Amino acid sequence: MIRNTPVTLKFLAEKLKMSVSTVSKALNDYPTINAYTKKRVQEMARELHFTPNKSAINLQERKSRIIGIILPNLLDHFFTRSIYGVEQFATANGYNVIIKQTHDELEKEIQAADMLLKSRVDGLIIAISKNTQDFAHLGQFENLGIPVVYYARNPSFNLSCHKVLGNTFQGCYEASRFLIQRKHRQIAYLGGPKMISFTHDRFNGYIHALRDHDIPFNADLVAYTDFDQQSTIAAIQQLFSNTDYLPTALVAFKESVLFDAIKYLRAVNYAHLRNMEFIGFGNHAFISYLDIPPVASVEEQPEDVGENAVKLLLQLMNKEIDHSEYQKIMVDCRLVVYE
Amino acid sequence: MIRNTPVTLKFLAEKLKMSVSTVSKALNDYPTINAYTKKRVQEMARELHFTPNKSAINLQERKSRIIGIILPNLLDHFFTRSIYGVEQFATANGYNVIIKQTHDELEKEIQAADMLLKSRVDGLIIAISKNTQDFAHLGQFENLGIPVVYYARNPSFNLSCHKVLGNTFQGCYEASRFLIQRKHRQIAYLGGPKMISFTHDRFNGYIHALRDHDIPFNADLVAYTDFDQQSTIAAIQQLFSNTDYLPTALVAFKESVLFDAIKYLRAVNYAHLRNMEFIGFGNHAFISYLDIPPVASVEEQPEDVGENAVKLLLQLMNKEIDHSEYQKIMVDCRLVVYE
DNA sequence: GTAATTATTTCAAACGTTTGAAATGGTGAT
DNA sequence: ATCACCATTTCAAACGTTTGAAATAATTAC
Repeated sequence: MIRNTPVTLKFLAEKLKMSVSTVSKALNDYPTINAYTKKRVQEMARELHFTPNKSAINLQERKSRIIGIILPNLLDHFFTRSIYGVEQFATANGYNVIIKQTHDELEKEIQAADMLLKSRVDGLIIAISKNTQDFAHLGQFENLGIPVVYYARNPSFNLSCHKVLGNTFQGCYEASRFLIQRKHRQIAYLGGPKMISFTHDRFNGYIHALRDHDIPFNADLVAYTDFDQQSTIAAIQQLFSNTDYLPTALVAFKESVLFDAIKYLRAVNYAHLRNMEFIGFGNHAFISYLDIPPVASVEEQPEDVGENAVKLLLQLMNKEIDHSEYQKIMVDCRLVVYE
Repeated sequence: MIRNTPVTLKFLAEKLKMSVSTVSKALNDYPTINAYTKKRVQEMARELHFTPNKSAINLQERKSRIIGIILPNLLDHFFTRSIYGVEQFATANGYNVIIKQTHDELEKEIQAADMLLKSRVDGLIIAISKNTQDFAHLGQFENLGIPVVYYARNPSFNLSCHKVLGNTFQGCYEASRFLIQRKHRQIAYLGGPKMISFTHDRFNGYIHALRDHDIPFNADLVAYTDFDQQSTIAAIQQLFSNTDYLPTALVAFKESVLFDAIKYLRAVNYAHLRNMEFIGFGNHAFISYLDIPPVASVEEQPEDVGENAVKLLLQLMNKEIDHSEYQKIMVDCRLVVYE
């Protein structure tokens, strides 16, 4: 049976023979409403399955109770896991989340931003796409007083903004130190695209770990990939080109890259591969299925990153933090050692 | 600069010295509005970055333009990919999507359903959690005339409902036939939990393929796992217990299960493993990194499943299909052969 | 030049809620 | 009996749209 008349405050008011405002106030537990009245109203509301109309409330309160989140894609484990934290924390605070994927295309990012703006989200969390240099489409939000939190990816140049990022320097430092403590002296660093700021942060973590343990830096042990298989192979070839100074260990920017590296080495130099040790970023669930697994992984705790982004956003939305006091939150990584 | 007075129809109307309704109708391209007036209004709207207030429209239209989707989790590749289809198609039709995860807990499913009901979603897409037997929390939607589409997971008993499912019978038939055509005669079937209807559908696909190719069925070649590593190992041990009738090929319910199987066999019987051929469901990106990869995979086309679910939901919402004409849409699988 | 017709604009109510101000009813003090 | 003072309830406007009906302006017909 489909009910034809929706259960609204008005409907309840008629049933109870009182005014709409009394019903509203009773349900919102106003102190001026008589206790007995409240009880009657609340019982009737429960009985008739009254559900307040969000659109009406939102209109009245000039809010949408929706948080928008824009990210490159949902196939990448980091983002998927971060969504979990976002979802969880937002839900706990009465907010819904609308997710938009950009596939790292600026065009789609702009489109997504426009759509979320139209949806009048109360706040925006965004992991910018690889080639976002211009921030006009995000400036619109600020103009309307809608707070924006940048997360996961650091806007390249020094944009004044609120950020929640993984402490990728610390993560890479720990990974490198771990390999050093396992007596490696030729540790290679396989970085990501140079445009991404994390590439440099991680490189710095690597460098600092070497320096703190008096290991000379060797530029031959550093190479960069653009994530795709081809450029990863090229980088690995480069790292292994100096045969009398072969790396015995490798820190990779990302596990997907590390997997490609292992795959390539398995094919061309299995013997050496067996004696190497690897660490990547991601703590991917499938690591345990590799025949030659990494010794450890930098767990980036994406759920925490997501949760912190929402937490900050809520504070901004509730004006607990002033809009102009730009926040930068770093979520530490955790080194996970296998076996 | 933060604008204090929001740009509303009223604001535009005052600027243009005309009534609110003229502005509204001009923007909505009513035929009764003068062409020149329309132009003036539209220009002004663009200039002032007018964005219609969704809450107001939704209130007026008694709609939310939100589709809710409830699913077990976002870590499973199938669901993540299906979301992509959902997102895409919903966005293209002007709908936003709110995602809720249940982690296969009925409790959380109920909670999610309640929250979406409160959000007044216009429709619901759900992949029920493993142990959902009671559908009262979903019945609420039907009572309010909000269409529900069940997807990805088939409600166990014969609930009258709209469904969009992968054609898992066909997928498993093709996988089995493929192995048969590669001259295998001892093909094992590793099924999922018996509670899941797909387990039986896939089994039937397997059986039919055997039958159609005159291969005798051997019950020793069938085992079931509960997805966790332990029970997968137990199942594999069972399949390999009859040493004079060892399987030469294996069809696994799911690639995550297949990976566990390969891992175990790599440890205990590497020699035999090398000569075996495997197929699982999922076409997981990680497959190419395995030292002993499956020969093929059943690609379930999750994006299509998601898209079809939204498509059906939209038809129900627009009353293009009567609510009581229960639809069952099967999305065919595609066998992906590697190398 | 007036009436009839058509084109265009405006009015006003509605969607379902919130909330400060005003109204009502009752109690106790004088 | 009158007044002041609470406690409680109701009024009425507002949030920003949409839309059928009514009003007005412009055009055509005669």
